[in-house]
Amino acid sequence: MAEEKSLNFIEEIIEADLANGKYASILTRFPPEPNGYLHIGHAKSICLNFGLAINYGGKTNLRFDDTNPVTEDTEYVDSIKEDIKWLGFTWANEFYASDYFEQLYQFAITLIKKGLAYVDDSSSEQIAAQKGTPTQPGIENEYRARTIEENLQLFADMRAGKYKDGEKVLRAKIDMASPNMHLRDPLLYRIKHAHHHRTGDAWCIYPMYDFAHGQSDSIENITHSICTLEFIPHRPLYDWCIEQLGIFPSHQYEFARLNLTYTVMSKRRLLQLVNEKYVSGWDDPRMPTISGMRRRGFTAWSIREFCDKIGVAKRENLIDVGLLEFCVREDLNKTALRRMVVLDPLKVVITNYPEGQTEIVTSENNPEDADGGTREIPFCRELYIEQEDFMEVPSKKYFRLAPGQMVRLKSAYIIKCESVVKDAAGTITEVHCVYLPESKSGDDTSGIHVKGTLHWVSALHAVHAEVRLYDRLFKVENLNAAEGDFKDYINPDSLTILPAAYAEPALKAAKFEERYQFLRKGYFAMDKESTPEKLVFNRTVTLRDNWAKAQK
RNA sequence: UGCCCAAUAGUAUAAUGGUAGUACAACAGAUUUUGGUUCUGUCUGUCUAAGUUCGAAUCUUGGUUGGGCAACCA
Repeated sequence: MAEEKSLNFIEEIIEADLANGKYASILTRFPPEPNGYLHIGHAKSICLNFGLAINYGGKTNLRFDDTNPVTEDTEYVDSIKEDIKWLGFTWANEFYASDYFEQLYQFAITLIKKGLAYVDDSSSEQIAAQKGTPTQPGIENEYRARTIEENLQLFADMRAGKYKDGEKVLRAKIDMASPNMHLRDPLLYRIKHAHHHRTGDAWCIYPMYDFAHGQSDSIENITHSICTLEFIPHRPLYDWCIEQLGIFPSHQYEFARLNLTYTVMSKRRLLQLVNEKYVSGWDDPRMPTISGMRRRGFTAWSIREFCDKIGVAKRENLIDVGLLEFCVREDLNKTALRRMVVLDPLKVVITNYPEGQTEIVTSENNPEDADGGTREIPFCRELYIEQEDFMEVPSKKYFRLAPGQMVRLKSAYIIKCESVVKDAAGTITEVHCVYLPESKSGDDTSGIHVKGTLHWVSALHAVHAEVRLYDRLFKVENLNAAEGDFKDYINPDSLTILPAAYAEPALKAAKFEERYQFLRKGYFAMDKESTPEKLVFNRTVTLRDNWAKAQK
């Protein structure tokens, strides 16, 4: 069977480069700035960069773009490395732009000597004003005419710490009238008397992104430098620096960043959610961060699969979060252990079952996995079922429990509702049923077929657990198109804590790395706050629910 | 009143001058001791106008629409 290979535009470029001998092998890089945690948008870039290298027999470097000491921190370095590893990727080298500071400084001197860079004493306001606007050309100032010798001396003095922050900058001398704003004498170096997370106080001048990124790519011999669309206008500058410096010609290619419905994807906004306590931290299970999703119970496979399914192109996109949910369900359906947990309990008394008697029923760990084995579940006279699985006055097509109606208790017996018990307020407190002894699972001679099967937990043996349910963090699909402050759209019901759900005893042995399907309620993972005394589970995602959908 | 990028179904993404396909979503049905899973089927699309061509989603030009470009951020 001939395989259909359809390539994205970057794969096409790489195949062409490899086919015509431009490169013998490829080298990509993932270049995060260590000033925040990685999110699902970064996962797209990670899967792309590492995936390309894997598919075409190349390598990928991890390079921290740490050129702005005031916002960067080793806490972020550590989390980024952990997230990439967890996603399942291995970098060839761990590099830092700060490793290249001396080299970059020499590159700057090269430009000065070629008359292509100058020290400017203007303030940031003056520089901005002199830049003009997209529709009006900028103007050249007096510092632009400085001699090479003077620039060399001034730049050395900048490095030596003779000036205060903002007093001077080094700029490229390109074209103040360029229709591309980035070519209007862009800043190369600025003075920052700040402590750097790796170089400490060795430097008081730091290169700007445009004078660090492309050169770092070149130093590492990166063949394909892949970034997002907003860097398209930087490409002429990227190429200009490499050409003027005469160094290895890395090439930049741009793809459209990921946008997801009902969430935000900028580090600035995510940081705000953390700092202003809208969420409990970067790894809050509602966050679209890798660490948040991991805590929520997402699997690395599901994230990789998602990134594969969304594709890579140059058009702005807004991906339905439903696709992410599909991917995680697809994985968890095959791997999650089935367990029964009643989230919103209603007591059921089996009036014809002997008091004090307990029997053990067995149930498969995973019907999708023939080798998954079984577990034992205690059954007795008093049980809990979900409130929503009983209706005193059933609606049409409701085939759960109702007076006179029969249902199967999963892996146990068929029961029939005989009566209800109510308190003074008229609220149902107990449902009384009879069971059919000949209907036991695996040994059913009753000949009765019921449409509904319910999950249940023995009241005598139930284990208490806290269950945390999550909904989307925002109420609107497209936060980028929403007017005003994005925080106005936060969903107040994004977290529901059920402090006292009833779980079957097997869950006492729950493990962090295992995933569970609480029958009919969704997929769950144990939270990091869980203890043997107090189990805590996060709902990763609900099951598909055609019944609930039909009710709307 | 500049420059750059993009436009295929509800959402994404293929088709690289020759049958518009796939996934998710939606809808209908079958199976089911999870209203889950699985299976089957259905619906919906080339922004627009002109041109090139035997033939255009694809090439050209104009238009329209969306996005980006001025931080001592990356």
